[in-house]
Amino acid sequence: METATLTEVRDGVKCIEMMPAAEDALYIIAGKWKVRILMALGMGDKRFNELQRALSGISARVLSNELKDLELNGLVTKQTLANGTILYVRNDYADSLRGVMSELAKWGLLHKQKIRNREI
Amino acid sequence: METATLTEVRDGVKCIEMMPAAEDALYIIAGKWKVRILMALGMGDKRFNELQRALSGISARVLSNELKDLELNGLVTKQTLANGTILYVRNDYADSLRGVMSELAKWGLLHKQKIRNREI
DNA sequence: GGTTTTACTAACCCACAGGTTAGCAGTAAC
DNA sequence: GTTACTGCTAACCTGTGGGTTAGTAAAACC
Repeated sequence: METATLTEVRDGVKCIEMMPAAEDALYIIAGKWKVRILMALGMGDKRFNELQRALSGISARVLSNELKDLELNGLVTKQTLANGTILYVRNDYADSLRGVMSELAKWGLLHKQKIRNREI
Repeated sequence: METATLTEVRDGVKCIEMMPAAEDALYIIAGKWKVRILMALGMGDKRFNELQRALSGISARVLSNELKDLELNGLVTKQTLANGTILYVRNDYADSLRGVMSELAKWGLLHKQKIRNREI
């Protein structure tokens, strides 16, 4: 795959190609819980109720829905162990989001600092 | 500012610090139009109606709201020229989102390819 | 002087993300 | 045998992101 360089981001042609791709990516990880779930699972595979406790505030219904979405998009794998225990596992594909997450986090920190310094 | 390295993303401690930051960032650029507007402005400063035509499908009301959000968050600057023309300008701070946009676009392309290849 | 364009705002509507509460079949603990 | 936990789903509610239509004051065009 071709990778876009930073300078190309302001370049018109590349820009037009990138727009829908960036939107697609956003569409998949946007929402109140997606990132939190991936991050929680990044710290170890978890059972449904473990996950619910880790993400204080999420309801069973919503967690169930979000997990289904993430599974559909291939970011989370549902494993049923021999003893019947169900595990939600953050898989390799979710790891491919590292770059995105790291950039988001970096920018988020920058932004918070800007606000703290009353630059906005 | 400290920058998080990729390997740190799966590391528990860093992970916890990064979670809210990534969410903050997402919160600001999520939504149907934010990215499109920034990209459109990235290709040159624009007047209100120019922008509306460039983003086919957006209503005046929504565009007005989105621009206010972006202005509030410091990503877009509203300039009134001497002759009264109003220009919306993508500023330096919006450029600091380059890394995020580029990673999003890269991952979006990867994801589309995965779907095209029926890997999901 | 009439029409068109600019830069919006007001009033209203609706789908849906997300929340609340309740319940339920299966398993484990005591 | 009953209590508690697991892994959900059903029914229902609400807020809001976003859409539609209409209108308006001011400037620009013809």
